Amino acid sequence: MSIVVFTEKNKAASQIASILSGGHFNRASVESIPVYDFKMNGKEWRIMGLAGHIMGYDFPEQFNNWRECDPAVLLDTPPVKNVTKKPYAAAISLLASGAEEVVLACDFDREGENIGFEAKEIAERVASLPVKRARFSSLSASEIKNAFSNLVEPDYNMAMSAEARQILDLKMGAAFTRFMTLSVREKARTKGVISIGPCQTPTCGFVYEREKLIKNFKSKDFWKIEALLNSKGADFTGVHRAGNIHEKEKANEIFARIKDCKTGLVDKKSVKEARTNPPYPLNTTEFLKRASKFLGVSPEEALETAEQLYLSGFTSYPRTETNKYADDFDFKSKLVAFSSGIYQKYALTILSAGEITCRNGTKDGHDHPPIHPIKAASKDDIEKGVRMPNAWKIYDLVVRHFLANLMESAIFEKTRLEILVGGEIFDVTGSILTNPGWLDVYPFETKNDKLLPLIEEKDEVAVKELKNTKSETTPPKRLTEAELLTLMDKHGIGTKATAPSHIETNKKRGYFETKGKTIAILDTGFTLMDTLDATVPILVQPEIRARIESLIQDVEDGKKSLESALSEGTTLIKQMYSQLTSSKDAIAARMAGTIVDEQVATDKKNFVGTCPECGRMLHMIKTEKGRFVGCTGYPECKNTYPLPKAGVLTVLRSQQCEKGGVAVMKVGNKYNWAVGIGPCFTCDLEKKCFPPEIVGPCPVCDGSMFLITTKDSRFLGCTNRCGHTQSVPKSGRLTILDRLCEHCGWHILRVKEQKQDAEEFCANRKCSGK
DNA sequence: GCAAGGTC
Repeated sequence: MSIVVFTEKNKAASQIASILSGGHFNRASVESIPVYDFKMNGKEWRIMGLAGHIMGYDFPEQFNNWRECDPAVLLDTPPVKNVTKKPYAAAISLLASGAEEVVLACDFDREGENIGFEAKEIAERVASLPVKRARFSSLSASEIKNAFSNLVEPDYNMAMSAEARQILDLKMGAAFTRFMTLSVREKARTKGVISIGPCQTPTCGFVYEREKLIKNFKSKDFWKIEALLNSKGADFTGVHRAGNIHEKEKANEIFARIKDCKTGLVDKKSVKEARTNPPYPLNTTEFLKRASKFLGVSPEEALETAEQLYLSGFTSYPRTETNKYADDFDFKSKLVAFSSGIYQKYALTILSAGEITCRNGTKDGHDHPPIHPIKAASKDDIEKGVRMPNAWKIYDLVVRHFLANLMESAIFEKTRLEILVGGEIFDVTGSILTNPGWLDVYPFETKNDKLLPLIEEKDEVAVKELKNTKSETTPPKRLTEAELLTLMDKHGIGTKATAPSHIETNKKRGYFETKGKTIAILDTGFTLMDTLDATVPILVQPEIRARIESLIQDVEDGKKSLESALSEGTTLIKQMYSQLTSSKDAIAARMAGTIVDEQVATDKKNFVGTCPECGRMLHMIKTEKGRFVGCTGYPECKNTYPLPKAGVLTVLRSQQCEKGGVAVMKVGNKYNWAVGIGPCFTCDLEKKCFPPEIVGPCPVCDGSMFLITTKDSRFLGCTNRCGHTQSVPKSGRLTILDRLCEHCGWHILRVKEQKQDAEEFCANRKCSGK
């Protein structure tokens, strides 16, 4: 008879076997699953790793046909639990039948307790035997030994709280998803699924809320008074103390008082030292945010890459909440490993400083240490070991973060000047990085110097120019994936390991997409959120997760039984469900309009926009007589719009017509056409919608030079049509950069010829810098 | 075919 131990995963099983046996154990195989055997205190021990959950809930067979089952019925149907990983169940039965005792040694959290109970349930089917629990927060030798010499009772409440989560999530997800999918299919031909869930929906909700802010944003004018100052031959800029001034009269009044001033007086000067501390050690959430922000790698891909790096032994386990190192963490041997190769400089800096100090965070999930490198590797090693496109970049981030955490703070010297110009205060700031510290190893966060000439109080400075410039407030920016992860983390949506998958689900469903690092909501997602927001608002908000969380917390705390939590949760879901279904027709019609009809989807080029009459898709129709825009809902919807007779038509999907045209198209290379309105050149808003791409001031008149592209040529012309032109390179892809030439102030051009490196130069052929 | 949570 033996003592049988189940852990959450194989890695933990082998680790624990090694610790308890002092390294003297045998690796056996039961149903082709690794089992670690050894003897301790005269007893046989057998340790096996599970693979996370090995059981899962589903509805009974007869409820699985969507068409034949009213989704509402699911709310009153208890799901059943089945084994999803048969070999593990078989191995558990075999081990249990020869056991005198079972010890559950899964991770010390809700899901871990639940996974342990899955093994317990299977074991108890074949044998009646005592089941104990080993609780440990890390796989360190002392904790493991301590846990196994102080076994406790399994925590039934904790396991049942995870049970409640599983059942409520499934009921809600299945009922809502089926309802929405089936309702929409009555109105639009689609095989796609419109899914709703307690994590994915509020995740999309964050993106939707931001989109609304952007859509409803009304820009306001403001004025800013700036002074171009000069001292000892160096220019610098001061900003009037009033900052952004929202009343035009006030700005004009101030400006009138000072506009002829030629000198200013340094009234106050202060120099302060500012420190920027190194980042905390990496936990999963922080890692995913940084991979997205610094490397542009999606959370999903970053987690998968980190998993591969971990399995190949380059970095530590990537799923952890902890951002502090244990007291006995061995920094030294790792630093020694990095003291040759490309990180040498930094490793030696840390080692030579004497005592190694890390800057610890405050989160401790009692699970795994922060993500850190396990061994030093070259780019070549990584690329050979892990065949994923961003493996090296991710490894490099982990190493640099690890080193940065152990380095000194960065120190800046910040100078503030108050300069009086005509009695008005102008603020000037400058900063110099005096000691880069950790920033040296961390190129992802660049902090540029802002240099000032050496000036003292009571010095006089020259005023070269005073400007009173009008600007507009800009709408909020789209969320980045990093910001979305922050919001999810803050509101408890998903866990460290599942957050990327909820983002991925939303992308897969066509609710939003990523454009570079930012997230843009798509029609289907926006309409779904808008509909839910109007019918079941709680669903779009993080509150839905919080409600379920509080129910299951009560189960864990023993304040509620599993049964009463399930019944309360089901009541909540039923309320939401009836709110949703009460306006079924309206919802389905709105949603159907956003579904790209499969016929249209195969012919994406012809898809124009949404029909304002019925909400379905508009598409281009070509007949022998000509071409026009029609509705895919024809003959039910007879809405049409004319199109110009000649020219290649391209839908400008990024452009919106300010006057309510359904879409904007480019006609050949000639002009733009707003569908439902007509050619854009007849519209007084043309310049606003298609502002010329200005590269600099016209050297002849007071106009501006802008890029003119025709069918067979391109050149710079003047917005005043004064006749002045300049040439630009005729071939290659041309981009006007935001950066300005330091000699003449025109924009820099980038030209990229095929198979050649891009070249950058000043747009001004007559620039003094050449 | 539906959710979210483990891990491979």
